[in-house]
Amino acid sequence: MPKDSAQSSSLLHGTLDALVLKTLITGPRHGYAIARWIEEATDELLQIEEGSLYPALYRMERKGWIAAEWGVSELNRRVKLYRLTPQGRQELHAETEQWARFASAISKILLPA
Amino acid sequence: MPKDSAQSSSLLHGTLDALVLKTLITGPRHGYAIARWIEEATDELLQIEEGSLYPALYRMERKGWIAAEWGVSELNRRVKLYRLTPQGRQELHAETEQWARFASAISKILLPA
DNA sequence: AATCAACCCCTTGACAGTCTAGGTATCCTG
DNA sequence: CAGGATACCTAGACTGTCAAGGGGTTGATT
Repeated sequence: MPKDSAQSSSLLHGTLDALVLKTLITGPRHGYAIARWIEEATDELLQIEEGSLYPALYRMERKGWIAAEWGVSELNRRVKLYRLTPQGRQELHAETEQWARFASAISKILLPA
Repeated sequence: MPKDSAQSSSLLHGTLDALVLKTLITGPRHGYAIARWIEEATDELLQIEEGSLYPALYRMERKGWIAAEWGVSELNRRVKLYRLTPQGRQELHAETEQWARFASAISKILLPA
């Protein structure tokens, strides 16, 4: 018996990259903190699974959107800090625009005034 | 040289089911017409690939959300007409609510006021 | 008569992104 | 010392989308 009272499964739908990039715009953060921040900012509506997050970070690093370096957290733990690159900033801008257009189109159909 | 001035690739993000269900709420329609309608309703922003549509229709038929029967189009062609089942209506309602919450959450992060 | 565009259905194979479910290790608190 | 939170990572499965093909019909143009 599944214990998920929520409707489960894939609530990200390809928006994770944009969310992460946006999270980094205020300054470098490490993976775990990025996940916690997004969850908190959406009142726990979005769950960031680590199995989605870390591959996404690696992906974006390879694409040059973010850059990583090892550092230390406020809690004195060894952490991998990610920061936005200029390309990442540009990508964020592009994906944000795309999201706006996409969400508007879907909403126009699904949620008629 | 690619002729796509658009940014291509996967603009559906798992919303196709809901879009199709919504399209059927005004009455039965056949696959081709469903695709054309969605594209037109979004000013061609969303492209419904047939390789996405027909598997989706089959998927939803198996789940009991829609039911199909052969008929004839206005242009006198043999068409497979899909209609919404009660479960489909229920599913549409659920997915619409989910979309509203999801879109709101993403937008809150990506498009701050 | 041949051709072409639009109409209409379908399948295969590849791919990308997410999830589940594990693993490792450190630090702090009870 | 046990347990929970912090922090990173990976393998495998799954799902939805796409590209790229296939088929056939109808109506208009050449």
